[in-house]
Amino acid sequence: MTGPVTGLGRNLDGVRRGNLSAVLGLVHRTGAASRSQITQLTGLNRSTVAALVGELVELQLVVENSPEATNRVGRPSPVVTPHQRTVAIAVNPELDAITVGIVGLGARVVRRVRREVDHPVTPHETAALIAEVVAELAGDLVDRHVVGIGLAVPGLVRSVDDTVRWAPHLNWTDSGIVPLVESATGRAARAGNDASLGGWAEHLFGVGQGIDDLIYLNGGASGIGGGVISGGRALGGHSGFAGEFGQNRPGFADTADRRTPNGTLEDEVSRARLLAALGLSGGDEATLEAALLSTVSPAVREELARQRRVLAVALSNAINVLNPELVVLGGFLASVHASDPEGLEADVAAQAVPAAWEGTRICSAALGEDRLMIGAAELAFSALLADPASEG
Amino acid sequence: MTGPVTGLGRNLDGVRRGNLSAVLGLVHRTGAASRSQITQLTGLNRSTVAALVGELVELQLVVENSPEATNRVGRPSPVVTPHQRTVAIAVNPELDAITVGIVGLGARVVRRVRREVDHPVTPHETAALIAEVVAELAGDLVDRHVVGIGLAVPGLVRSVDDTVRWAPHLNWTDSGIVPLVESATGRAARAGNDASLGGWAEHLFGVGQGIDDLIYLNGGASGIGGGVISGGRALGGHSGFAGEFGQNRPGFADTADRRTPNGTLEDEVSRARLLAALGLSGGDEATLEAALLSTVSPAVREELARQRRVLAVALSNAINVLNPELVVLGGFLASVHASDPEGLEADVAAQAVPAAWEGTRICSAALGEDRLMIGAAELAFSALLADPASEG
DNA sequence: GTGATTTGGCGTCAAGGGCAACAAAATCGT
DNA sequence: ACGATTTTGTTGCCCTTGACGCCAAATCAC
Repeated sequence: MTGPVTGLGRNLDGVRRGNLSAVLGLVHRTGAASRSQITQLTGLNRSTVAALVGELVELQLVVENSPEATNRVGRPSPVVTPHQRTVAIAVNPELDAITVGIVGLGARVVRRVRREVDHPVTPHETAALIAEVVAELAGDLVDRHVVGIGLAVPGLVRSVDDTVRWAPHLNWTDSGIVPLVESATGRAARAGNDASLGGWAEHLFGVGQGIDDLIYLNGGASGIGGGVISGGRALGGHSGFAGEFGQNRPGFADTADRRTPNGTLEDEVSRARLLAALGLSGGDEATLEAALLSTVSPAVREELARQRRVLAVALSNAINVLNPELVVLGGFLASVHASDPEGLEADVAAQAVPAAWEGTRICSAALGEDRLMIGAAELAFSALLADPASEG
Repeated sequence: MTGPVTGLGRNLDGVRRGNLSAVLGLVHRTGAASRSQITQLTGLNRSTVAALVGELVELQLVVENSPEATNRVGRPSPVVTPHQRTVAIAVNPELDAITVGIVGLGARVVRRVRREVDHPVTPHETAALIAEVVAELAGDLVDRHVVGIGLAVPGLVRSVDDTVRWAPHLNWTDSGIVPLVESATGRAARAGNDASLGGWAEHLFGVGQGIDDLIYLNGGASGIGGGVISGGRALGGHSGFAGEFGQNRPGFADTADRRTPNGTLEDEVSRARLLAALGLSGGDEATLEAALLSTVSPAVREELARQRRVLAVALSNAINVLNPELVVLGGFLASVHASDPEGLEADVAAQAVPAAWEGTRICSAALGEDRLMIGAAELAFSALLADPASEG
């Protein structure tokens, strides 16, 4: 029935697939869209949109509701919203805990469960733990259609087969976590890099909505990860390892800012150095940010300023090469930014190609704790969004 | 007749357009392809391919020839080649000369004329000069269909309207060169960044053939430019300014390698520094490379090695972020590479993320002097390749 | 020369989006 | 309150286009 997706040629099945995908994607991304809006945004005929929405309704992927009063002339257009029945299971394995969530179409996070672990978990243990938590969440899954499991892994994930090439934080190497999770849970799974998925989530539902060229840098406990969106597409590179900004070696405008002989960005700009300056040993992101923004200690302020200066070089380099419209900073990098936004922008402006910097903004991430859940769920939804008719 | 190209939706016209584009693009990129090859590569039905090729023949964009003996069983499949009638005019304005060429579909460079100039030319002078040279080439254009003019400009070109935002080498700022050339020649024109177009040319017809993720760095007299191909698409960024690797500030594995306080890559790695080490004042690329590879001077060898070490950091940074399959080096950077390929690779291997570097190769560019002609022509061809039926 | 294999040509089919006419549902004007 | 206007859903028909099946053509192996 359906032709091969591969190949340069397009066939009529592909048109139908693409249009179903466009409509479902629109409803998914916007959360709700009227049929007339869909008609305008897709450029398709009213009758075509009616048929497409009808098919999506039959597939139980969307619902049509009568619209609220809009105070505009003309027949009101029914509002199309994602069907609450379709959900994905999102997983984020970290060093100290595994977070599992249930996320519906439209990026609605239904549940989020954080399961602490007291020792570094192996892929096998992780898969078992995921299966355990998913079993506990069974109550939330009745009468729901689970499209699959998406894993946001803090490490390099090979794009061809979703194997984890290297996750230093978890101490995984060449791990086929996906089949482990699939056999432990009996559900289809996908895996991706956490920062790349976070960037994708910010692009679709966060500060990057509608922005097709952005870079996302996340400062976590283990280092700095990132993702690039270019032309509305996630930039994966040949193997899917793109976005490793933290491993870059930036220049130093002032060599006195250097703390390591030939260190990487994440050696120089790190949460650990900020905590050390503060005299703290840990704490979550919110308390770190509060401590940083309220401190009066000159040493802390200077460390913040130093990290800001080093970050500015790295961002300038990235802006020169990628010419993004937006730079999104998450984690402790958002705190570094918030401590002196104008200072960071001035440093970047001084070092980036002026024309490239002109159109660029820097801002902090928006989605907070849901970011990785949404990004991981997006991975699980991707096949459905690309071909809504293929599965029920 | 044709629906709007904009919008997420696909219609039947779009299928036809896309298929014509796929077939013409295939013939263009490969230079010649049999109907059966086209059938295989596009995944379309034989009858569909026959209709598409027939339409392209009617449009005088391709020709069908009886195939040479293939020594294989079965009815021979006619070979489809680009029609020699369709050409583009390629232009590369530089500081010391303007090069104008005639390039046919399939990247066949028919003519190339270099017109020296004795003073920096303004956009107006450039347009007049182009018109003059094009008029001289009229003999080569009889019975030919010229799709338009493509300019490869050494500077930042805004993608929305092809204006030259900044071309320091030519001393142009915010120049609307395209309308000037159009009114001077009476032909449609497009403009793009020279290095990005060079990278695109290497991707389509050079060492990057079939490789969908590559970065291209070109070392010229005026500095280092570059282009990124990601997922088979040219990475332009928000405004089209992406690829300015030369303006980056890389780290230094050995701070003794640093020659400037807070210099950019092209301050540290430059043709001028190589010429100075050689005691030369100028010369073309071939003589420079010959001199560099045959030198016995320790000072020159050390300068080469220093530039190689600095370049390695910049390449490592780029590989970490973009995870390319191939790094293509052109101009004097090809010489820096050729002077010690293993040394460069070893330095990159030591500093890039190992997993990302594993799948990456470094090589020198292949197309030589035709590169910018082909890249600029590609710009002129792009509308035709995207929608072959739109124009005759 | 005959059979096998590959591929082009042609007629037919079916799927799907465009289109136009009509109907329905809201607002606006009097 | 009632009609005019505007916007949009609904319905039936049309047309384009790629797929499919059958046959013919061209080459190779024996």
